[in-house]
Amino acid sequence: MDACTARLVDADRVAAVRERMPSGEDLTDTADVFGLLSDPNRLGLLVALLDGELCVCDLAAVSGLSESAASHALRLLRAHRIVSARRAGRMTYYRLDDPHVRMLLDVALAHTGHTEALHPERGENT
Amino acid sequence: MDACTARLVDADRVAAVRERMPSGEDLTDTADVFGLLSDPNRLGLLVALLDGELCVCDLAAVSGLSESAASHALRLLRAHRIVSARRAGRMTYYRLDDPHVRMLLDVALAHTGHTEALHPERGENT
DNA sequence: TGAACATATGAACAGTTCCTCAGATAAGCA
DNA sequence: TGCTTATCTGAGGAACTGTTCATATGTTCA
Repeated sequence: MDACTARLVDADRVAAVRERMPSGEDLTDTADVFGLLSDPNRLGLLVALLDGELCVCDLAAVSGLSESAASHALRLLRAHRIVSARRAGRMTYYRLDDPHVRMLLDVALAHTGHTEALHPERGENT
Repeated sequence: MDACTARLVDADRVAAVRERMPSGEDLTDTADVFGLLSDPNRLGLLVALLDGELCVCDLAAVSGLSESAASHALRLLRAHRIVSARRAGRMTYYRLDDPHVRMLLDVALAHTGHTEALHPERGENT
């Protein structure tokens, strides 16, 4: 674990970078948010919600998930306050409720199609 | 799997959302990128690289990882063209080499400290 | 009230992730 | 050449993830 602790090459840069690094907690929080966006199904649900609220049933249909899977995913997103739920009769309408995540989605989606460089293992897409 | 396939509530909205949804492949690619940012250690490495290149040894020191763990993480990031490596003697200098990811990091980090709402399970941070 | 419906939940299992450990490679130097 | 250093790599295992299946909750309507 400490094989390198004392073996700094550019000690000044290391110190400077250490200064400006977010706390471990901030890093964990941020990684956590990215983690919630890192599942294609969950991501699909969120993208579907960019326009406005939808019920579980329609969300499942749009994203190709089973209703159970959609419900589980939405539960997780709701636990992290990324979506919020509104009950209307026997249905529950979910909505994207986090401007921060919306911004990340916007940035990410603005670049779909330009991402080929990131995925050299594929290339069939002229 | 098809319990809801025919049970659409707002068929028009569903059709509209389906239209504007990215392809499954684009969703997978985007989720993949988020996935690479979803590990606190990997995220720390990338944040450390925002300033410029660093060798494995210094990266390990800054992020608190073993050199082996850092190398594994960097290998993964390099395989996805998020970082690139430059060999100088026996050292390897890594640099953040993906403007798209840099942008995501900027957006995400700009909001650290405002993310409390996302993580209601913690609250010690006045 | 009871049947049908929309959603939520828990358990369990398969697949994945990320670490450590041990050893391999490769470069610099006496 | 052989020793040291910096990084890489593969194997193995513990922990986590996301799905499905079965069932529970709660709402509407006859």
